[in-house]
Amino acid sequence: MDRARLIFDPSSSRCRHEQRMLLLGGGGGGSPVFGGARSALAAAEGANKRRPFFTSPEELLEEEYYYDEQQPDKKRRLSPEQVRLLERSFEAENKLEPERKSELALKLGMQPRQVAVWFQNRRARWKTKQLEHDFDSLKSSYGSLLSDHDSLLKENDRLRSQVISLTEKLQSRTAASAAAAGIAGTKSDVQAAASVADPATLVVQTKAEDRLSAGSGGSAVVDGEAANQLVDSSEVSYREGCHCMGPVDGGRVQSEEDDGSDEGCNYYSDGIFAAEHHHQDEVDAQLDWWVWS
DNA sequence: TTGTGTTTTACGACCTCC
DNA sequence: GGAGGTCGTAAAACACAA
Repeated sequence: MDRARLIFDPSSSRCRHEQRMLLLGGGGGGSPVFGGARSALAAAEGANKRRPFFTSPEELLEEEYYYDEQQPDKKRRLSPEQVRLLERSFEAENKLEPERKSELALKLGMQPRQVAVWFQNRRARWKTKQLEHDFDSLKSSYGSLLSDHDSLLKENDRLRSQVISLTEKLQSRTAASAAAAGIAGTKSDVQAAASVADPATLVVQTKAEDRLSAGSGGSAVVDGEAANQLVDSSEVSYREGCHCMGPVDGGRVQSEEDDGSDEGCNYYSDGIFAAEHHHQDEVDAQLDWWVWS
């Protein structure tokens, strides 16, 4: 809304248009035209209506001289050559220092004000284009993120079902070894075999063995209580290792903050899977040793 | 030719910086 | 406070389909 124009809005639309040409210096939008309409209406409207923008008499004279050379009553576009030069200048620097403005105006036969306005409008157009471009690139990166997310979900499902099948395998081997121990084994054999039921325990035991074989700190003999503590604390760390992991429930790992949605980290973390893969062979070897030795 | 949508030129109001 | 910026807008110029 052009507020200033409302102030001077006359009764008829024609008068409004012509008065606008008079007040703002041209045929529509204050374009650089000072022509017949101006002089004719200046007499009709009186001298009390002054152009608000150009105040100095020198400027007015200069402008009138310039505009006398233009067609009087039309808002005219810049010539292709003018636009070309302006574009080139804009590419070099999209802000306009006063020196450059005067220089360009002189070179192009335009008013400095016109050059400034052209740059303002050009910046606005550039900004609009930039916004469109940014929107497009954000949209495409959102698309690729979405497909990444989908493939990660699929991979997650695959790994989860792998965990479930391995757990089942482990449990069946445990049952077999328990049965064998009930017939010929000792109580400690049964306990050892039973402890295999929990994969976390296996991981911990593997770690304990690593420590023992490496001789890194502690006694070479681990008594029962110490072993239990090791198992307990390690189980805690196993389950809390991933900050977003909760207790295992039927293959699904539930976070304390799990709201049932797929948002956030509700599944095994990469770290857990990495640890499991790392120890998988050792676990299998131990399993074989406990069950079949 | 005419109606309609888009682009270009220009402005006033307001904001920020020096 | 002035200069120069952005923002929102008007209106002419232009493009194009019906």
